[in-house]
Amino acid sequence: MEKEYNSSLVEERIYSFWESQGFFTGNPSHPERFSMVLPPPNITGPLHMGHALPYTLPDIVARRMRMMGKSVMWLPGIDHAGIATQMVVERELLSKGIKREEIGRERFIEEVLKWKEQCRETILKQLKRLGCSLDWTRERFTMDEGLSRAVRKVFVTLFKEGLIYRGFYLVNWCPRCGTALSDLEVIHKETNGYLYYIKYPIKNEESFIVVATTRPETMLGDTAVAVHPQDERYRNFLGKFAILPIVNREIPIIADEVVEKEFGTGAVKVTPADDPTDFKIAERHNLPFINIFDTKGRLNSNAGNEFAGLDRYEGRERVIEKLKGLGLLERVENYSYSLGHCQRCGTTVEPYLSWQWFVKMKPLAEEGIRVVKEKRVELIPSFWEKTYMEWMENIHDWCISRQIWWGHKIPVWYCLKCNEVISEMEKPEKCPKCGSEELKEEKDVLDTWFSSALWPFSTLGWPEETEDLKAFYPTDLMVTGFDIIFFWVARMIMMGMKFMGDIPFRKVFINGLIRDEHGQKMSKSRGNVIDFMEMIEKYGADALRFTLASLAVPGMDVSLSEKRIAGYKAFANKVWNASRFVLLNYRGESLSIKEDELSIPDRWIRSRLQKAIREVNEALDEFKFYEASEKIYHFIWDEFCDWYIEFVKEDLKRRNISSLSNLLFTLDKILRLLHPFMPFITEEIWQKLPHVSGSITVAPYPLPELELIDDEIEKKVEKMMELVKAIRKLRAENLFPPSSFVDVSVRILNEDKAIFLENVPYIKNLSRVKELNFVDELPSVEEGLRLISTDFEIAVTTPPPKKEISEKRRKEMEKIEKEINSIIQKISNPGFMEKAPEEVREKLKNRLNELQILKEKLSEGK
RNA sequence: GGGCGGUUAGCUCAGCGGUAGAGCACUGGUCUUACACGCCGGGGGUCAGAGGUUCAAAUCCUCUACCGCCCACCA
Repeated sequence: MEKEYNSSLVEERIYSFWESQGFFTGNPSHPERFSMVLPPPNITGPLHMGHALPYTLPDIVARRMRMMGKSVMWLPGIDHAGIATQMVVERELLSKGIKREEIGRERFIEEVLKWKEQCRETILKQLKRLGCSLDWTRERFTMDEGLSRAVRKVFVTLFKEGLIYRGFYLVNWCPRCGTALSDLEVIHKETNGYLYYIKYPIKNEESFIVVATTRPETMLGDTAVAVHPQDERYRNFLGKFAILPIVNREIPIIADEVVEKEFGTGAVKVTPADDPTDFKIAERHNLPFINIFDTKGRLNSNAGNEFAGLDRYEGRERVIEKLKGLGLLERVENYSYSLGHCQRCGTTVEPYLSWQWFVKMKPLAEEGIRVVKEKRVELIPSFWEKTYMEWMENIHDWCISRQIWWGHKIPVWYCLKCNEVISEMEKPEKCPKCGSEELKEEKDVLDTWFSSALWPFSTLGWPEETEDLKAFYPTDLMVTGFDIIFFWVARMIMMGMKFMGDIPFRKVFINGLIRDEHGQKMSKSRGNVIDFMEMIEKYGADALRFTLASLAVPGMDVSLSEKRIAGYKAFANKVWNASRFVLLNYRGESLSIKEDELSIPDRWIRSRLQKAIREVNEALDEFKFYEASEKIYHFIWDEFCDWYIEFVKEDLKRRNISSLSNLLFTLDKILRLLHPFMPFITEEIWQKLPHVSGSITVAPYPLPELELIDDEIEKKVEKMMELVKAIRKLRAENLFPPSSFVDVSVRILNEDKAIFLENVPYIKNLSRVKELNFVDELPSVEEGLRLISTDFEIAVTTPPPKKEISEKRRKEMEKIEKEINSIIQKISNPGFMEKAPEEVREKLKNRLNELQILKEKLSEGK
């Protein structure tokens, strides 16, 4: 074994080995199954650090489950990511001087498919480098033929049930992407702008009604002015008409409840075709809808010849100028308001009146609410339930049509003769109503999340009743980010209930955002992005995985620093070297343990190991990855390496086979315990252990053997550790070099003298003591060479190399007195002795006793 | 306007009713034959603030202040 662990020489080779052995292939007929589906990454580019967390955590779970004897099926795949991918490819083509419109829909799709293949390869490679134990025999893509059939099946079914409908409504429209968006795809940002006060002359009168607006250009589409019905100021305006400036259209002054009296002037211009509130007012009052924009966000001919073709912002300038000229712009105020932006390209969205397809969500949401309320689907951490419920209970219909090219075509045809709308899985021959063969195909595609919502069952073969579907649905766990709870998690639950009649997953672990070392969001503009492949190359996938696990507190964001990753690379190296030590000391003996040959440290580490195993399993059962990783880390580094290996060196001098066996068996357990977190290095080392064969990926995961826990031994060893630490402390304080040996006298103060006497070789070895004398009376030495504990008193009798008078004693005394006082205060509280449990009282009393002895001894020493 | 998180050592975070913890950073010693990605020591916190509950509160309750996020049709 090399002196240093080099992950780059190991990881890729090991993954290929696993893959070739088929360890990750799920078996649907296995009696115990565990299944998950990977949240499919978008094919918009390579994976980034944001993926590393939700892909590492389920792998830890998957690997543990596999080691627990289950047949694990973790299904990988990628998402076509409609708008996002179309945008990326468009940009890519544009850099080569090619415009999407020039090459047409078909050729553009070809280009996207090429891109997809390239992207897929990168992503697959990255997932493998991360070590994800995915079932590659079941890889899927949201636009596969099978999944596309599922999409059509769902659409047609919902359409026939009336849960999908087509309507002419005001939707969020991105003028850059040229498509409708769902409410969720609109990001609201606080924006600094202006509030314009515009005077609308009253017909046949000399007076005005003043309206306030942030969008003066939309006045070109106004069809009313509204005031609150109870607003005294405007009572006698009701029923009159205003003359819309510039356009000179007569528009009614109406009363509607939604108008806020306090805002602006209390009178609001109504633009039904450009504002959701106005849209509803118009519906209530039968106002006309005048659409003044085109699909690019430019004013159209409805806005008047003077404005047609102008961009909305140019239009605004022009309208303001005109109003100024007419003397109708009363005033302008600074005003900050919330503006919607396209999630993908950041363009300000424009409400746009158009024909779109919608899913009626209320009926679907009912089941989605029920299964979470009943805890059939458990959100972890549970505080997300409230957010989920609130959204589900106030759910709006979902606009699912997109006017883009890349996506699942909506399976609808229109009869050109009788206008019948036909939705079928495949193109119909003729109109079922009038028999005409003149059918026009729907050009729109579906929202990418429509297919994502089906992912847990469409990937398993639905609508066919496949063996996989029966075996692996519902899945056991979903790990994903909070940012897609509404987009994805909620919709998967609703669709799962609707089409499978069952939940898509039993548990959803909601991970936080990956941030930089100062808790800042990672972004290219901040320049604080940590590249995850670079980290893998530099520190190894194991180190990265362990880092992520150690930071994964349910529901909390994760602040990642390169130093932390480097720290766990050191940990991997530590594991490597500890293993190297063990293997260096193994000389082919046949291993076995004779109980009576085991040393005290052997029995101690065995007991400690069981506790570590128990704690790690318990933490993992509760998805406390951080706790599990911390327990393993400290067990391996502090207890196994820093203490046990040092102890066992003594036993190895005597070639105690039971101790050697115990050492090897402990290492084996440690590697298996660690494997889900650090799969590569543990496999690499495990293969080198004697008496093992196969792969650690399918070796049993350690479970605690509680009968091996021995609290007595643990206490004993703790005492000898204390003595070792005391001697080390005196050595350090007196600047004895670590390589030197000292002589020490010890006076034991309690009855457990035997513990110390029995373990002299270990104590001497760990504290680098040459002569350890047990005495009844300590020889006189300089003050700094003595130390008193509750169990013993020691003196270093070797003269120190340098004189360094320790001022620490006084501080120590102060500390002790402070603690004594706090305990006395507690005990003298009458309520305490009465109400505190026996256990706590005993503990405090004992502690007080100890402290008082210490205090006495310490002051004696002065 | 509602709601949800957070505020603990210089930094990033655990702990969530019984004597303040980790990693990193800092600091003293050291290449003691697994490991200098190491070993052995050390320093460092009135747990955001104010009330309350309790024998006991970083931990439970109430309020306040800041930070972050989500939802919402005051144009």
